[in-house]
Amino acid sequence: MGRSPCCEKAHTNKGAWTKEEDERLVAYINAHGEGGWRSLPKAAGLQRCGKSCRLRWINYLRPDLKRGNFTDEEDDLIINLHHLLGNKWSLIAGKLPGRTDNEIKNYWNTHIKRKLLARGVDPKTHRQLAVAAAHQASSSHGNEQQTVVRSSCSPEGSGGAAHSSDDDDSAAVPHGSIDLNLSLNQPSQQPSSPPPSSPSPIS
DNA sequence: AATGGCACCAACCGCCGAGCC
DNA sequence: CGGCTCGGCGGTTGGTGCCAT
Repeated sequence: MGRSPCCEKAHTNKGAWTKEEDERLVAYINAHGEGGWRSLPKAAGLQRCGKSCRLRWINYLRPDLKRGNFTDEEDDLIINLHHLLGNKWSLIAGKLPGRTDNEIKNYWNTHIKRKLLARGVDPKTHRQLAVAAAHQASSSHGNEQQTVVRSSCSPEGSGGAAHSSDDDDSAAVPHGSIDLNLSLNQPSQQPSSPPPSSPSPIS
């Protein structure tokens, strides 16, 4: 509320980025590296909010972005990770090299949700919808078996939706011990392709 | 051929936590 | 130790394009 806006609202562009704005942003970051988002727009000569610049860079302009269709492998990985982590899109994105949290979030909301529903799986709880409904109807006890449906691969074994509003937390995964060895081709974060949260591609 | 509805992607908003002064 | 600033995250909205009727 009393929070100051991230930048002066006046004289800042909003909406879609123009090619010229993109070029300015990329040029500036190539020259100075990431960071200092608040002062970046002014320094780069952009009429944009710093947050907007950061978002544009991270979600669209970064050179290591993959973009394009998600593979079935990525699909499954996202489903599994979501099962473990809930809506922690940034964490999920960290396991998918070249993907951004925003992209994954969108993909989840458009494709995967639908896919799971088609399978009769509740995308929130990863349980069979029938069971979920029963759970809702008779929410007296929370000890029905964890009918957790996982897609083809199921590396984790320990069940329990990480985020579970209507879930009994007793069986929830202890976040601290989640084994996040799930990943596509990065056994453990190879330096060759830094995770999205890496400090800066240039320095 | 035109209109309406649906799906998808990009971007914005507000909140929270970490770090610094 | 407390307050302030900045960066980051998740949720939500708006705009555009495609498909069906």
